[in-house]
Amino acid sequence: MKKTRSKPADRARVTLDEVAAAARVSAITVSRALRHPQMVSEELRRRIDGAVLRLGYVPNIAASRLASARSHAIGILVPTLYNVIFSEYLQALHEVLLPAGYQLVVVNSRYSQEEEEKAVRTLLGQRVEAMIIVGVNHTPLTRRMLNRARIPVVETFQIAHQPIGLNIALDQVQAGYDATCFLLDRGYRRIGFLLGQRDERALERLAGFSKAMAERGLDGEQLAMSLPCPSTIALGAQLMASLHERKRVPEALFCIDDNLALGAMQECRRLGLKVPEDVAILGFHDLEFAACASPSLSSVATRRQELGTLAARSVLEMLETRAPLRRKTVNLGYEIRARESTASRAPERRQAKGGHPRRGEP
Amino acid sequence: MKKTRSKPADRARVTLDEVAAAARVSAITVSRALRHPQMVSEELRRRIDGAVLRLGYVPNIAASRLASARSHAIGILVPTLYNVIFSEYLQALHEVLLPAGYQLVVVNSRYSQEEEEKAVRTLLGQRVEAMIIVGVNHTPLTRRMLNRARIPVVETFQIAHQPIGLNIALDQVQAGYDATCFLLDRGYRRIGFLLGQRDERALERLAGFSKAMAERGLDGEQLAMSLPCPSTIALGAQLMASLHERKRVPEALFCIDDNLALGAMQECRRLGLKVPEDVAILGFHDLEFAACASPSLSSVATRRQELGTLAARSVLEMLETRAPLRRKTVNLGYEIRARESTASRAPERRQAKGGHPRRGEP
DNA sequence: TTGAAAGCGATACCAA
DNA sequence: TTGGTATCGCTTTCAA
Repeated sequence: MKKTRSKPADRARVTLDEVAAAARVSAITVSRALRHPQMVSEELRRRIDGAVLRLGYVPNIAASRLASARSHAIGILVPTLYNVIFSEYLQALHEVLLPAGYQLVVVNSRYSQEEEEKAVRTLLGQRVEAMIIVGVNHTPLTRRMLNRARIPVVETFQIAHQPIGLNIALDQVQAGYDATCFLLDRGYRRIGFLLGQRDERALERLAGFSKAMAERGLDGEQLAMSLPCPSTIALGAQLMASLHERKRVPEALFCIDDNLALGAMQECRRLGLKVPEDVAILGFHDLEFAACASPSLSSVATRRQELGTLAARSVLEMLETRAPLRRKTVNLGYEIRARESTASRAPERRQAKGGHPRRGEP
Repeated sequence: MKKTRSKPADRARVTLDEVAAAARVSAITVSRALRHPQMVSEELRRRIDGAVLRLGYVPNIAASRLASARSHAIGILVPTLYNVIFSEYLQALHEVLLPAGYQLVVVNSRYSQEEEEKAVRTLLGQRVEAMIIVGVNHTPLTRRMLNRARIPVVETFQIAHQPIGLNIALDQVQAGYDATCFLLDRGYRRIGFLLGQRDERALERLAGFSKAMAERGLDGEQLAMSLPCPSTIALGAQLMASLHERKRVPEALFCIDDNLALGAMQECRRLGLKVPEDVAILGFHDLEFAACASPSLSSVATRRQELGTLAARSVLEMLETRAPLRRKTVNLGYEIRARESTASRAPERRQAKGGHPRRGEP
């Protein structure tokens, strides 16, 4: 055994060659025995398995990746791990991609395009075979790197005007617009908008809100209230308290997500404001607690899991067929779920379009 | 350029050699220019940087890892990504380890020791330089692999009786015990226990609960109620509803975490039960919404962030010094936060020990 | 400061 | 079915 470049931990690391020596076969046979057992005779397989166990052999993935030029890794980019939305989405990705033999490399861009750029560089350095990204706005360099990489790329959660590869999303602007119309239709006029950090998706929903308000001659921007924090129940309570202090409690509140909405509802109770009589509240995403809140929380249901499942399946397909995309964009839509927190204020003037189960068109 | 083993995507991949050729220097100089710029003259550095940009070079990490025998990766094992507790913890790990130049490889064991074993194998195959694991119960093979790997290992969240390496935790049994005593001291006798899946930490807290109840001659196990689901607000509501249906609503409820507690509180409101008059409710972890719930939720505050920060810092230290551990276990303790949801039932018989700010002893 | 040569540990290709 | 040998792309070692 030659050892020109011995490292301190050398003793601890067992290599394929050592296993091969112990089993009295060649290295390549050991490699095959581990990856395609049926290609190796039972006799040798037994000897090899024994040696592997005895020596405690663990294959070196770096070597394998280098030699095979395949990483079996898929890069996943999310803006934060601190939001259930993305946990559910990740879960779905896991469930499809792990059984297919891929490893996920999850990176958190912390809502920053610069961090995203660094992350993309790192992931490409790892030679990920595909990339699934939350969001559609990237730095020019990020776009260039992704285009150059010639790997399947899926952008999710927002409609991309210029998709890099495939785009699986819901129309956030339209959702914000429809949700606002839903409140307007129920007779609310002074409608506030609560949000935490102004990330891409929040801004799109806000744009939809402003558009709907503007169409009725109402000023939307004026009534938006935000703090640059993760949108949590506590933040919702805080924002509501702040509205109350400034005596600017509106007739209805459209919250950027159900966390803010629930926090706002809690604070209302504390302040002696009744929901929906004094303030109606509408959330977003229809998180698991919305239906069982008290009063139950109206919300816009989104399909995060399906989004993840579909993104993952598409990647697998693209990886297999290498065929050009049949379509660039898949619009998964959403659905407004009317519950107690937004009971109609005045007798309705128009039919509620069957509970507004509106879906973005595919 | 020889190409005995050409791969389809070959054209797309720029190598160090190609950059070197383009910059008219040797490969090793390019390598140095990228990793230790100050070791290369400014002239060459400029030429190299230009070539890198022009060719869109992205280093192949597998090759780098193989050649340097260093992965710069740290393995992180969590039971789920679906719980804020672990999101906060991960966030803390990120914040310490990324700036130190390490990459995190996060694997989700889904509360299964078998999946954990697979994950450990994968991580060791990636030659992670250290490992940070939630939990202390592993399969024998997992333990063996970890011991053999001769890398820093940190087990977190629970006290380990036989730590593999370092152990940073809070005493879950004691916390369950103390929390139960807190309720008993406030005059509650029929105390129920709500939990979701019976994972290691939940079972330890339950054990503490049972012990405290048994000491007063009360039967704890009898009053525990669980469903094998992630512990969410919705589950809390469901469990509470189920207690009510069976007419087994107790005087107080100790919930495995604040999610269940909040869900139970919501359901109480729906059922017309007053908190704390009809049922007192105590949560665990003191999540961000506990203090702003209405009524505010009593809880046992744990220090997840510090746990992560400390684990990460310890790993860095172990990686640097390679010195034997000065101590095997760090007990971070916890603190009971009494709020409205557990107001005293009867006039108190003993002093509440200053609000029970009890911390496990270090 | 720069470079030549020799691996790192696995797999692909081809031959036996 | 099994094995020999040439790589994969980068870094280490040593020398200039």
